[in-house]
Amino acid sequence: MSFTKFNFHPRIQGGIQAMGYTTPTPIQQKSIPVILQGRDVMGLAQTGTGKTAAFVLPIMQHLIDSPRRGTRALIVAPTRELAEQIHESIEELGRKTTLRSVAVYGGVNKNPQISKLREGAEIVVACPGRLLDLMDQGAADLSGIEILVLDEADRMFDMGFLPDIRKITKRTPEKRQTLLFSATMPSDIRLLAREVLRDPVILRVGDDAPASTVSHALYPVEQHLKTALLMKLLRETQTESVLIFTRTKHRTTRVAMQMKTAGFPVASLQGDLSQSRRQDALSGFRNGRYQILVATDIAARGIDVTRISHVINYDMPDTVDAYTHRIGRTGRAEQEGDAFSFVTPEERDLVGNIEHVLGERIERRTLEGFDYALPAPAGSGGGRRSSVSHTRRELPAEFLSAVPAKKPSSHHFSPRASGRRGR
DNA sequence: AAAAAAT
Repeated sequence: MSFTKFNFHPRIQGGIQAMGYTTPTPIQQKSIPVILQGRDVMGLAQTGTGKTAAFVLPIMQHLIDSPRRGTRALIVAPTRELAEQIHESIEELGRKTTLRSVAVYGGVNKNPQISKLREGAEIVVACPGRLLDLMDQGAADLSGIEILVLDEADRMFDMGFLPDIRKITKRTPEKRQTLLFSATMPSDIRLLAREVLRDPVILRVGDDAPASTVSHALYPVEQHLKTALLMKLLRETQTESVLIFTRTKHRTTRVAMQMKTAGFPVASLQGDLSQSRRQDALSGFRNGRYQILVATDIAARGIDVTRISHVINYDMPDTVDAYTHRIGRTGRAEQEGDAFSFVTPEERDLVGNIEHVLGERIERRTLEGFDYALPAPAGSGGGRRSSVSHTRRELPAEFLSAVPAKKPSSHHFSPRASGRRGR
C-alpha cells in the first residue's frame, strides 16, 4: 500500500515525498478515498494516527481540482497549539502547491491573520473565539466554505465550544462537505454529528486503548516528595524527550522552576503564558532545545512531538480518558515509550479504572535509594512524619505490592545507569 | 475543581 495509489495531484505527491511519507496509516487508508468522494465523515480516531494528513491531503486535492477564489476549507480545532500544528502540516504538505493556509487564533496580533485572509488564503485553521471575532469584523467570510473539519470535537465540547461551533457552522453553506473527528463519542457529540453531518461514513480507527508499545508504571509517593522523586528518576533514566503533566497551571510553573534551578533543560507550557512563550516552549521541545516539557492538560491531546520517550504524570489525571490522551503523546509511530505515574494515596482511586481499561494491572515501582520517608516541610500540611526510615511506611501494602507486568516492560530504566543529563 | 478559549 502506497500513497501513489490515491492518484494525488503531482504537486501534492511532491509534498508527501518531501515529508518522507511512504505508507499510509490505517486511518489514512480508510478515510482518504471516502473524503475524496466528497462524503461526510464521522471519524473516531486519536491524534497521532496520521489523522491530520488524512483530511489535509484530500482537501488539497479538492481545492486543486476545482480552482476558485476565497476561503474554501475551514478546520476548527480546540487549542491554539493544535491549530498552529495543523496549519504547519498544510504548509509542509502543500509546499509544492500554490494553496495558502492561515492559522486564526487568539493571543496574537490579528492583523497578519486579516491580511492573509484578504490575500485569499483558501484554507483557514482556527480556534473558535478568534474566528468568530474576525467574522463579526467582516474579516472572515465563510460563505464560500466547501469543506468543514471539526477536529477533536469531544474536547471542544469539554471546553464549552459547542455554541461557538454551532454559530460557525451556521455561517457556512449547507451543501458543504463536513468531517467530524472525535476520540470519544459522548451523546452530545452524537447530537452534534446529527446536526452537521449528512449521511456520514463512520470510520473507526483503532480503539481508545493506548499504543501497545507503551509500558506503564506507577510510582506510589507522597505529594511533597514528588519533585524530588521526579528529579532522581530523571537523573537515573535514559530518556529522549520527556513530557511531564501536572494538575494545575500553578504547579506546572512551580515544578518547571524547581527543575530549571536544579539544572534540567526544561520549559513549561500552560494557558496563562503569553502566546510567544507557549510557542517557544513547544518549538523548543520539538527541536530538542528543551528536553523536558512540564505542562497542564493543554498538551494532553493532539500535540504531536516525535521522540517523546517518557510521559510522566506528576499528578494523576482526572479521568481515564485524560490518562489515555496524555500517555498517547509517547509510543507514537510504533516507537517505544514509557508512561510513569506518580500516585499519592489520595489519587489512587483512578488507578483501578485505568487498569480496567488497559486490561492489565500496572506495575508498581519504588525507586531504589530514594528516601520515601523524608518529612514534609513545615506548613505543607503533613507534619506527621517521624524518623521512621522504612521506605514503605504509610502506604498500604496492597498499594505497593509489585505485580509482574504481563509483557516484559520495555523501559530503559536501570537504577544505576547514569542519565545523560547528569549532575 | 482545573483546564482551554476572544478582548
